[in-house]
Amino acid sequence: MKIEDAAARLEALGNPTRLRIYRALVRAGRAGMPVGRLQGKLKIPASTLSHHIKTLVSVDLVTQVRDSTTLVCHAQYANMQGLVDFLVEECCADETCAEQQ
Amino acid sequence: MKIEDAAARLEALGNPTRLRIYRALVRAGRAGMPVGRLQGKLKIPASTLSHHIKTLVSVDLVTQVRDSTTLVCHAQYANMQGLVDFLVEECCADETCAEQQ
DNA sequence: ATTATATTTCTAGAATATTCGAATTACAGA
DNA sequence: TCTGTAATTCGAATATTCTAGAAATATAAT
Repeated sequence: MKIEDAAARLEALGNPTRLRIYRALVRAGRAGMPVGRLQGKLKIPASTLSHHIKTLVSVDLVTQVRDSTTLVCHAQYANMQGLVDFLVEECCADETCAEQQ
Repeated sequence: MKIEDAAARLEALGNPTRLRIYRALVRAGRAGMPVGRLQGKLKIPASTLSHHIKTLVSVDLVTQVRDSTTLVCHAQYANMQGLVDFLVEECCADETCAEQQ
């Protein structure tokens, strides 16, 4: 992963509301969660929520699939895993990494 | 870790320049790296660099120790580890986590 | 066609972030 | 104490983000 892409994903997650959205979607599992249910859960205006979801979608951390009138959001686990891998490998949390590089 | 703290750290890392700064400090290892050497490496004005370092310090991802006239910056591995742990546990990258919660 | 529900896009104000030159502070050596 | 090096803080311009109401779009049921 390029450092700019990692930064973009970190920035997307670096907002308390968006981090809550993402966490809720992870907890929703494979089934995902409709925008409307996210709104009920997080108690934020629809337009604000839509704006934040768009940010998460733009960095591929979330995808949306329409089911008639509702849009179901899904966490993109693989891309989150890629981000975590980047942090561990490039900015690694383990103190010993300095010697490895 | 509280979700707000995690978001604050993610936000701090969610800027390409700051992510580069943090990565350089990780690679510098236990010895850390003076602000001046970071400036030479990243080629950004001193005031801009200082501003970004301050942001990283404010969320405890970096600490600074003065060595006479130079300020040596150190990556705070443990806190990065805490952030990664949060992502894995709360927003976990593993698809199977949904069933666990 | 009309109505209802779900969600997005438009719009705009307020708040915050980014950038960097200039001035300032911190420290040590002569 | 004067000088030089290191780094921060100040100040101000520019850009971006956040928020949310209002209007618009999408879909399906009647």
